[in-house]
Amino acid sequence: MNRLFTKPLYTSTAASIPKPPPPDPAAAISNFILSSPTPTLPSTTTPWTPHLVDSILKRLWNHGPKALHFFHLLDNHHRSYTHSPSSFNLAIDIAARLHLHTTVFSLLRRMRSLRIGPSPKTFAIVAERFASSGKPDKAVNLFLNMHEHGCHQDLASFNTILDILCKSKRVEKAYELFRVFKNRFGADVDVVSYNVILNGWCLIKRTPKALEVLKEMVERGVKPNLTTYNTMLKGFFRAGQVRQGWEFFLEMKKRVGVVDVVTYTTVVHGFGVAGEVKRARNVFDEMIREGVLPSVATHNALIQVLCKEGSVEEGVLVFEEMLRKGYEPNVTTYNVLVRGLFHAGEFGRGEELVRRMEKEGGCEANFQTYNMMMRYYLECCEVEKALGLFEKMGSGGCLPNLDTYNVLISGMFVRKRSEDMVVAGKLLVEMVERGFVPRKFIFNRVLNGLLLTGNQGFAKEILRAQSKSGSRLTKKFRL
DNA sequence: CGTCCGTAGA
Repeated sequence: MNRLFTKPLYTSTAASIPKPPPPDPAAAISNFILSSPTPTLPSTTTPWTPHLVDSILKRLWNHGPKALHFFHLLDNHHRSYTHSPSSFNLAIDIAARLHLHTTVFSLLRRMRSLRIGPSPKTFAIVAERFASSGKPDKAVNLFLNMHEHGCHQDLASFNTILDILCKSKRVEKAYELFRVFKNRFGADVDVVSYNVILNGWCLIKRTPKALEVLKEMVERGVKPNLTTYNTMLKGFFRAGQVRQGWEFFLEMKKRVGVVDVVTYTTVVHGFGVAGEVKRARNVFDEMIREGVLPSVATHNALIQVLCKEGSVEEGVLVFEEMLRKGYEPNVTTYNVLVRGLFHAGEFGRGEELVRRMEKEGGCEANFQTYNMMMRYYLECCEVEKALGLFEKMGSGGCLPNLDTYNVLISGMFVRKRSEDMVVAGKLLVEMVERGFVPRKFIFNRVLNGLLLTGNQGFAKEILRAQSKSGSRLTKKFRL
């Protein structure tokens, strides 16, 4: 017997009163919409509320065209209901993901005519879409023209656009914009603007450039804050500069005189990634001695370190310890520990922990949980188990994402069976229908598999899907 | 959705 399952998850075990699950109108309505062949609004007694509409849009996330139809029907035919700004933002996000630029701009105009936006958040969503689909210039232009859509440009929205560019690794572009606009706002750029740029350089592992930013801000009289230093610290570890990271940490304690839970968590995680379990543990102990209370994230970092470099049993001990101290583990805590258990080949214990997480831990499995478990099942040729999880995802609140499809399709090759090739093909067609853009080598693999197993007919269908997805066809597969 | 810590990263 292992200790994990001989103890209650929580010290206080309230008597569980069996309750019927509450009816979920969002689930019912989304299922209705998905099953109707033509766009229709259900006749429902449930009143439309922004919250309900938002939940439905989220459930229909992977069925973008249907989601947008629903949004438009409600917008056009219900005189008594007006969409909320948050529903508009969701619809705009969906349209942008499907590259429906005309729809995006008509939704922006509609928001304006209803005098409910667009807000800076709306612009952030559209800009983020542009940036992550390889169009950073369009993101910048959107920012430069946002006043034409009735949205005021200020320092906050400037910082947002910088951050969006940095997070999509367009740091050079962000830095360029930063240099041009640094003096253009009533208040000058501030510590946040500098922090965003500094973080950008760290994200692409260019710590010397990050240090230059730090120097520049001091020269310009912008005082770095703890976030600045924590960002720099993380940058060293991310770039694999463990020694510099450690020295920077010592400097922070000595010269800045203040470190916080984020600082310590960064170092614990940094040492973990570098494989330095002992030093990670030492830092964890040190923070407690210094009177800095570890957070759930700190524990998650330590558990991950132990599972990866030490043994999963040590991770379990820390998990139990945190329960004893009264921490509420979150889904990340469970995910790192479940990964540890699966990694150690303890599939049964991992599955049991997921069940407990959902039943007693108050956490829902998310796409990271599902994707990770499917990866391990497929690694062991447990194709049915992985497909079972995929089914469960589709029917629940956690939607398959691009990663899910990549994991599953790659996994269809482990058994080298002809029927698995067909499943891979179906998944590929499905992901294209849902607006994901599979990478070309995925198409090639599936096409190869189908041709080798004599499925020429299905291979043709895949090629049609490939041309629809906007991906260029591979010459050797022209049939 | 104005910046920093936890789910792998290439």
